[in-house]
Amino acid sequence: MNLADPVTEAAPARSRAAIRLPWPALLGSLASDDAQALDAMAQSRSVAEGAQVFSRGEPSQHLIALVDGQAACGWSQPARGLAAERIVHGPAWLLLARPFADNRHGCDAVAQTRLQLAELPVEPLRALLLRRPMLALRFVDALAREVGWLGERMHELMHKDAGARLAAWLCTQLQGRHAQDVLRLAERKRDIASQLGMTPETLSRMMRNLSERGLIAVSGYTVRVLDPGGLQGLAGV
Amino acid sequence: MNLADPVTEAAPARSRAAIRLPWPALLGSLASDDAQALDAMAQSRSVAEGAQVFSRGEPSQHLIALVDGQAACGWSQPARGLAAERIVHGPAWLLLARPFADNRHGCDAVAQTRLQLAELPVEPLRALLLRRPMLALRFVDALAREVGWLGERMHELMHKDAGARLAAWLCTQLQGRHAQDVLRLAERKRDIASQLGMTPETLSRMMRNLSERGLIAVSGYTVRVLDPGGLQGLAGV
DNA sequence: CGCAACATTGAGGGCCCTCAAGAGGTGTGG
DNA sequence: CCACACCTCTTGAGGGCCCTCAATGTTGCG
Repeated sequence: MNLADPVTEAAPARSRAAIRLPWPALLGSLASDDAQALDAMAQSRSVAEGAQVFSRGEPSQHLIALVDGQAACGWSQPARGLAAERIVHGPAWLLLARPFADNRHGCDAVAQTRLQLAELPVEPLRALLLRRPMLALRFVDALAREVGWLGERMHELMHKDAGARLAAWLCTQLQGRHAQDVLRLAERKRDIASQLGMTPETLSRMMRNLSERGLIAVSGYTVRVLDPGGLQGLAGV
Repeated sequence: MNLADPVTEAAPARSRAAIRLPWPALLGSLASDDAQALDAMAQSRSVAEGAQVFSRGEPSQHLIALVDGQAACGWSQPARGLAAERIVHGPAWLLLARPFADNRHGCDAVAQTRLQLAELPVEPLRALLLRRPMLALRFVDALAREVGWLGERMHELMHKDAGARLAAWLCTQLQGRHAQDVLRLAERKRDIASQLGMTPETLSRMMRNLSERGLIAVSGYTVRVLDPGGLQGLAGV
């Protein structure tokens, strides 16, 4: 990939992707010709750390796959920074549903590290899906997973207090690491707090609370889970 | 439609749908052969008022379209009734994403009026979508709209206080009725409150608050919007 | 009428936000 | 090397929003 440097380049740099993109992580296992068709359509783009990926209200005509890096989605407010509602670690979809449903972005996205993106223009993609129904089903599944995840988070925001939300979040983080009880936080604590719908101060207090109860042991960005069952219990309410 | 009475019938009554189902409201405009294919696959089912439609943890193998009636989705807790996270008025999808993503229901659903349902078994539907890619695209769009709607609600829960959420809800209700300023609430106020993530008491106080500010005039289940602009302003924060 | 369900209103309190100050870490420049 | 700025996290104090509990008013129904 031969990409212009977006720090010095005003216009966003886009080019054909020469490499194979991580479709399995994005859409599940694909037939090789389906993957090739997507590869051929994808436009590669690089975004510098701290740069805006897209902004609320802008036209939204590309699906965006985050190939590598870490990005935050949320609403940036003047003099407040960006309130992250969602942190995305590549490889994952940074923007999946919005281009299908609406033609405007509904939130802001900022690069927290340097990003490698792959963008799929939605109209050509629609045409491709008409020719390749198996691929369309993969997008249906990916969207359905997104719906399930959002519904889960909404339920937690409505019915669980800050301690329970943190406990639940720690449990899901533990799911990823198989058979490990030590978590290394990949995001700033203020971003974790923001995702969980609380302030950094409250997150700090909740962490201390869980420590004092003997459920976890915190040291900087390392969290050691001492009592997974107890955490599950707290998260369950 | 000749349906058994689910009040006296233990097993859920299912039968082939003899009528044309309201696909335009569910999926947008469809080619007539696509609509016929869905009609042929749909199983009609009737649910009595107050009855459970499905329960958390049960296998979830059918998409469920609510043809007519009103249903509530949420978590029912013993001795507390069902905390409605979402009220669905037919015609609309009662269950769209879950069968694609997961094979278990993630919440409870209860009929608030007598319901007419149309159920689509997900595996045959998948096979149908492989043969009819235009139909698959319609499901992609429907799922994408659901994602957008959930994201919007999550944002409001995280960043808006109770008054702003109520104002925003009233504004969206006004969108439906075109050029009318009188709303007739179709749901119990406790269910409205529950959807908005607040208690009935708080909803009552917020209604009074908006009345005292001269933004709305409330009389029972009738709400007259006096100052749409003011409501928008309150909702916007 | 009596009963049941719902909505309203008030009192009290808890959760969590806001504001402010301090500690620790990191990069820059003198 | 240190001073300084800057960022983040932490901790405390105070207060506001909203939940909980309880009582009352209203509506619909047998």
